Amino acid sequence: MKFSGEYNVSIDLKGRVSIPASFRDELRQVYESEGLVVTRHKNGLVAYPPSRWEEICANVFAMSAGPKREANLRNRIAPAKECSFNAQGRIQIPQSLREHAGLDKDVVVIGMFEKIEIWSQKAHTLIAAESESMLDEDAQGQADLGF
Amino acid sequence: MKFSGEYNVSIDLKGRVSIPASFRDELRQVYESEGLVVTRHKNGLVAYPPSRWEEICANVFAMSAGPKREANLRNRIAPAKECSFNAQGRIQIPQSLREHAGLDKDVVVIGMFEKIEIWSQKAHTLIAAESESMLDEDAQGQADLGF
DNA sequence: ATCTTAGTGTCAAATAGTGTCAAGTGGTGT
DNA sequence: ACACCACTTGACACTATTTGACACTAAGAT
Repeated sequence: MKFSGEYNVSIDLKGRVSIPASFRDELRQVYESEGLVVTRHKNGLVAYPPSRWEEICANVFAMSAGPKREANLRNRIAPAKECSFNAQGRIQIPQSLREHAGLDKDVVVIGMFEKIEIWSQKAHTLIAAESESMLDEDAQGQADLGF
Repeated sequence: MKFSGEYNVSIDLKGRVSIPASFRDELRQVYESEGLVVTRHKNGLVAYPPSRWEEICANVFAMSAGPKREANLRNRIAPAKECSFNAQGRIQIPQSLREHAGLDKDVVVIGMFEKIEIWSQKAHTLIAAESESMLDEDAQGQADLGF
């Protein structure tokens, strides 16, 4: 089934984000996990099932030394935090990640197949509008894809 | 036969939209499906028979990595949700999609051959007026088409 | 040592979604 | 024009999910 769908959720006064029940079900059934690894991604956050995260880490570790490897370690691997669900299906997101993504009250959680994106509503509205105008400008391309 | 016709339908207090019986018949007979995949499309929504949706997804996945592929994933594929009919022929549309399309009470459902468009009445009135003036300005083109 | 701040666990209220019934509506054929 | 039928709509009860709140713990600051 994979993660999919877009959800508007809210963050509680201590910085916990509700993860939609459908994602939690998927995670439990397919990935046998009760948590997510959250890290930085553009102006927002991504969350991976722990088993997927292990693979990603392994790939990065296997890179040959150099600035690209450094950058991945610094900006993706290092800030990552494994967060587990509480009884209400919320995960506590570390302060530094919340700040990075500008999360305050309204948050958008998006299923992207093997990963889950987490944006502040503001940032998401922006990026979605950008994407939308890109698609609008290419009516032919969209038609070719079958849309 | 393909989907065709324009219908004014209403949305119930829990966000369910009635899909006209003729569309459901077509769907059952031609596509052997009891549901639709609904996603964002301009200021409204589109719905595809699941088998068509699979093809579209495959096309998008096959694109080479880049902003256009990203945009399609983010704005079309990720927010999509498969919705199945209840006993009254209604589909439950997820909140985020309802908000995107501004669906509240009065909704317009339009058969577009291989897909079905879903608009708020307000948005539909607007886009229809725009389209109309575009056609008006091109009397020759219309005549050439045989209209 | 005490105060403040961040994080945790949990409860209960609020909200959203599902299934189903029955009344309304509109179209069809006679 | 009427009766009939199929379809659409509004309503309600029920369940699941999400949210806000509060008390409590741990850690760091004064």
